[in-house]
Amino acid sequence: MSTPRRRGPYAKTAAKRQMIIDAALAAYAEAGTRGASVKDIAERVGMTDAGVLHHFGSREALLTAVLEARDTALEAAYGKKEALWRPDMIAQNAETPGLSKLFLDLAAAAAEPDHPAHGFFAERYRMLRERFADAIAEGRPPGGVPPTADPDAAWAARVLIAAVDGLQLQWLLDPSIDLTEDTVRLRDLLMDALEPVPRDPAPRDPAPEG
Amino acid sequence: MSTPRRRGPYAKTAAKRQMIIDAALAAYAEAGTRGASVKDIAERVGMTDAGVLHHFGSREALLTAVLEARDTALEAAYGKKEALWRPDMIAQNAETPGLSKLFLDLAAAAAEPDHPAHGFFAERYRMLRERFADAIAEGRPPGGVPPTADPDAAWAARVLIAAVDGLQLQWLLDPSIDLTEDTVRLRDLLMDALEPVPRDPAPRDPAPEG
DNA sequence: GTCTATAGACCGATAGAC
DNA sequence: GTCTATCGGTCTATAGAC
Repeated sequence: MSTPRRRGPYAKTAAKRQMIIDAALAAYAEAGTRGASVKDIAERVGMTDAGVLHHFGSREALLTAVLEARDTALEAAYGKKEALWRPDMIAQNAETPGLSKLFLDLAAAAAEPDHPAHGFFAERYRMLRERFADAIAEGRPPGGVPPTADPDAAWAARVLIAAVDGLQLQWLLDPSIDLTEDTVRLRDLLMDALEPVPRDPAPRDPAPEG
Repeated sequence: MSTPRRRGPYAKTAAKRQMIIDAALAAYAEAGTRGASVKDIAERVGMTDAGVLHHFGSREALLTAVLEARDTALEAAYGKKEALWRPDMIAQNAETPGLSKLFLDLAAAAAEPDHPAHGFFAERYRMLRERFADAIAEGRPPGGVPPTADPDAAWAARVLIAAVDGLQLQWLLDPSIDLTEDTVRLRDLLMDALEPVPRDPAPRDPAPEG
């Protein structure tokens, strides 16, 4: 999966970028936003703050890269469709120490229309809603035929994604909450509600494409 | 409602505090976090930043006061139980221009355990969950007998509150989402799910305490 | 290409004068 | 109660060393 050495400078740069990304997440996990200034992150990899900014341009761009790297790693490990759907993935994504906090901070900031990460988050949620809606419309996790434009499934997708985010906030404020259990229960309720009588064979109607 | 003049200095201070609170919300609504520095807010009321901080101690305390004032005003206008329950209240609270953004920013920051507003938010959510759980357990909005410690109602309360918060984030990123409609639909689904067969008289079993 | 050193702008917070 | 002045800290931009 990893390509430790390619053409000279590139490999070095990519490795350094990854080191900085890891350091940023570690800083966030250990000390939160205030302990994750560019200077703090730079010290973890033995550089100056200006050196770090040479690779990412700005603090916000660096933090966005952390989230992008996380999404990419999850998709590579579990597949694009399943990565954000399975209960253990929901938990892993949420309970990685600093990640929930970083996500929440950055999402709040990016809600501003002219924030540099606004596009990243808007697109991420658009894509998430699409994938969730497809999976919900099919009635089961893995993907097959996309019955897009199902308004009920679209609603369920919005609500389920929203609940995952909101529960993360409550969990950060009160860690006694069981994030995964609450989420899975809602997912199951939504899927049942959208398929009221799935186990009724229904004698063949003259359906098109039947 | 208002007490324009009490004992000399007090009334003046309270009025000034309210002016600053209003200015802070207006600044947030018009220009977001970056346009709501202490200095920006101070200029709106014809003061310097130090003058504003004299009244609130810190920027975070000022912003927390904005949210507290909002909660207090809603409760005074609609009653404690109903204020956070009625669909139009959900919408009003969420769609007041800068309020959603301010709430999200501050909640994200306050998720840090040592943040000055951490206690305020932790307590606010504890109280919200309690009220929602009571209302859900009763099966209808206004309050009566609190059948507390109903784990199903507690779960529904967590999930509904989480969805409201998460939908606000999605709405900020994509204003085409109908916050109120999505929320009410989930509320109704949850209440139906927790009262599976409410209209079944069920001939009296020898239930304990029955 | 990679990184350091330096300097500027802004912010929140504090101390002391009026 | 409010202002001026100032401090420490953060992000950003630029010049230049390696």
